[in-house]
Amino acid sequence: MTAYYLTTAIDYANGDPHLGHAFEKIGADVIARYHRMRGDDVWFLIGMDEHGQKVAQTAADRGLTPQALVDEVAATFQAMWRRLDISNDQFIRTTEPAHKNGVQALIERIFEKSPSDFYEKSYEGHYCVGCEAFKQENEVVDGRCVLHPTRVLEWVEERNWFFRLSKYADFLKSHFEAHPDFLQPSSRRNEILSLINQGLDDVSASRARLAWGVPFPRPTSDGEVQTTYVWFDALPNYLTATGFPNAEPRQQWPAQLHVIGKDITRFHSVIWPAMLEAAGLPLPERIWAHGFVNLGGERFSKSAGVKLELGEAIDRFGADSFRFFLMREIPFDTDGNFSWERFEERYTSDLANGFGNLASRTIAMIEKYRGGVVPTVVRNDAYAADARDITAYAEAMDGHMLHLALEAVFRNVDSGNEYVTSQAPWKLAKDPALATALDETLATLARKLAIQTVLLAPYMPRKAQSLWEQLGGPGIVSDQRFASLDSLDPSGWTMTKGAPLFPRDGPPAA
RNA sequence: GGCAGGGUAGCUCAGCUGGUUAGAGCACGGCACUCAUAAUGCCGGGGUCGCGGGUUCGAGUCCCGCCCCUGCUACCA
Repeated sequence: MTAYYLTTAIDYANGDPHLGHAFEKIGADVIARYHRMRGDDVWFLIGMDEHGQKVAQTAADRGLTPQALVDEVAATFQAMWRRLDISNDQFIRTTEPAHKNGVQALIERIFEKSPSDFYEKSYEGHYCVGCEAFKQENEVVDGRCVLHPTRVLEWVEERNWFFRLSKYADFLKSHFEAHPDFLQPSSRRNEILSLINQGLDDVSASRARLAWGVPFPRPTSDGEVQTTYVWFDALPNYLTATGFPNAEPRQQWPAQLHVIGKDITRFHSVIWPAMLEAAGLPLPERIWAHGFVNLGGERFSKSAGVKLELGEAIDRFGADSFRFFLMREIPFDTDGNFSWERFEERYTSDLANGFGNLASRTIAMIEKYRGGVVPTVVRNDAYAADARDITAYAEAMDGHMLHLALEAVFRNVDSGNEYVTSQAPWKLAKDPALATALDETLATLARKLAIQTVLLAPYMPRKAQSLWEQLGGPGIVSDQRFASLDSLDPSGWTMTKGAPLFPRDGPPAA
């Protein structure tokens, strides 16, 4: 079996899960389920980034220890992922001892393999006591922090460990050229490439003032033990999750895919690969930077007030429909918009009237005209069209264009509904001489429906399984393999019509 | 400011190296059908292709200028 290790960004434990988090996890989950149904040996990692100043501050504000706070937040996130049927195999938290050990081991390994890559350097700048952070020039007005104008900024000098990122510009450049798929979509790739071409500055690897984090394994020359700065703490989670530095990892590094948001592309495609190269470790095969979900036309942001109650959204149409809507409506390579109006349109046209109704009418006719048993027939012209849709789906999936894969499925659904009208099985049923034509029509429809159910399984695992049972398919739907989908033959299956999968008035409350 | 990508029907978008009446889905209107979740199918209305010049027999598609939007331009994550 081909190993397929994929990850999402780990979420910062300083707030509740929101639409943006959900979009990324759902997208990655679709990819994970797709690969399982390709027969790959999938390991799907998600998790939380639990260190940093903001976490410590929020905990202090609430009178909690940082650990108590992140325990609570992590539980909230995990409950949300269970609710959305995210099929992660592992949930890593950066406060886990194994992760902290792994971070220190990685840093030590860089000291060992690339001895000159870490060095001490003094950093000086405007330090805002209110923010507890250094401020950039553009955040300083009249010598004061724009967020805390009542306080005077201090000019502070701090001695930190630095990582020689500048050294890796040429390495990264040639890696990007040798691996065109390393970072996608290409718009992100071009941006990062131009950034690398401008030359890279070194980055700090430790902080003196940061208390909540992983101790940097080597003290500075004056004996101070500092705290590992964010990229050397958070990014290695993908590696430490495999058991690093232990010899028997649960899942083999490198990852085949990092799914991330476009805002953290630079960290993942520049700093992280440089760190790995410095440590003499292989790079991830691919990085996919998805876009953002806007809400009602407005910019959705973690900090701004524009948000959507995830729990309510899921209640309204159910987890599967919510997953479907996001994947159908919002392109996975760029930004998209979420609106309830659009959700209702999609639900009604695609799910209730399109797919749901095709399932309903197909099963009803097979029950009515053939006692529920799918007739056995020879392949006809419809199969070639189905094969084209299956191919388009796979190509879109392999390119992580999840919205295009759904487009292919719904082309097939539409072709099914057109086929029913053109064949008019209710007319064929009236004339016993046309029994063979009716058999062929019903079998063709049954097969289309079965294929669609399999194709939709990564997106709507529960609905797909539920329909698979109505179709009388063997085993569970996720046991089906895409490679053999074209030869799927539902002849002889016994179909049983159940309640509408996607009721037109929306699902019953709850 | 620099670099990159966009501005095409109410909405989301497709239109490859320039070529007959500019396309799709959804939404909207009419007709047909009845297996189905009053679902489906067919037909149709609807666009100064951001603005202004230019090249060409011919430009949404090329060139120049302008307007607007988005992303990147490195230490919150």
